[in-house]
Amino acid sequence: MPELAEVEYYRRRWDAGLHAPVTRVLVHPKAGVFKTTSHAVLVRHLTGATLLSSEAAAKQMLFRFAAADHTPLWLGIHLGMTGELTVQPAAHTPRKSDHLVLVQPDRALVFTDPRMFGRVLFHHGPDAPAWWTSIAPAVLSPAFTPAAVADFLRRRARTPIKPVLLLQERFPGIGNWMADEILWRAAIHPRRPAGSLTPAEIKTLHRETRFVATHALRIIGSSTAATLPDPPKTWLFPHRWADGGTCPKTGAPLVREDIGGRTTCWSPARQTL
DNA sequence: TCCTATGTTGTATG
DNA sequence: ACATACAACATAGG
Repeated sequence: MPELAEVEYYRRRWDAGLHAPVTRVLVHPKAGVFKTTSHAVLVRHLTGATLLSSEAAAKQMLFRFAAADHTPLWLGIHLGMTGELTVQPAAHTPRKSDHLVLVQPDRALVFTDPRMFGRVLFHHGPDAPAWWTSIAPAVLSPAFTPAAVADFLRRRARTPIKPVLLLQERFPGIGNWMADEILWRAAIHPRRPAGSLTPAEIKTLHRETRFVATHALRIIGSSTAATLPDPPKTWLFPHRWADGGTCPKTGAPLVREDIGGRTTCWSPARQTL
């Protein structure tokens, strides 16, 4: 489920464990989410460590810990397609899809991911690891300019705009539903070759990317609700999944097709080739 | 049974 | 080297 705003929503759940020590670390015996991380190293370093702070960038999360000997520890989590962070009672027994459980005196911080497309990354030492520092500048940062978008689209000129919006090197945090939402608001057909967008359309695309990111973070990312909130009915989001959905701007039927390997939803009444 | 799923990466080809 | 397209990863739910 997780794109930019959902990642932020899940990150904040683990705020419950800030400033508390980790008394036990449970890792799934054959979890595929520890792709480049050794279970033993993770358990050895995190046991006895204290959670200091966390941040989200794009679709990644960083949890900073201090080891018992004060060594800075960096725990990275990517939720993949089906990952979630939850908070459970301290006595929590790991379920089938619970890959990492950080037990604290009053709770357990759990990373669960049935489909195992997620990732756990780990680093110890004073300097931030490359997997964190090399994330592209956020779409809400000053570095995300119309000119930067124009450059990027020029290099991907023959590719349909939809899959281009999913490329994390320029649109960090944008995923399938946000990409469709942006194109729908910008009134751009998802099959338009990236190189065919006019300067005015690129400006609009840039503006709507920021709009969707800003409001998704406000509605979803800032929420403390027990379940993930949905964007309002005035957005494409609530109408895009089921057959027979209609465009909230025009009332016309929506269309769904595979573009670049992902199901894409658009409103033919607003978005034409 | 078959199809779908809010993601990324490796590989083949141009 | 770069751009492009697509299979593969693994599982649950309709």
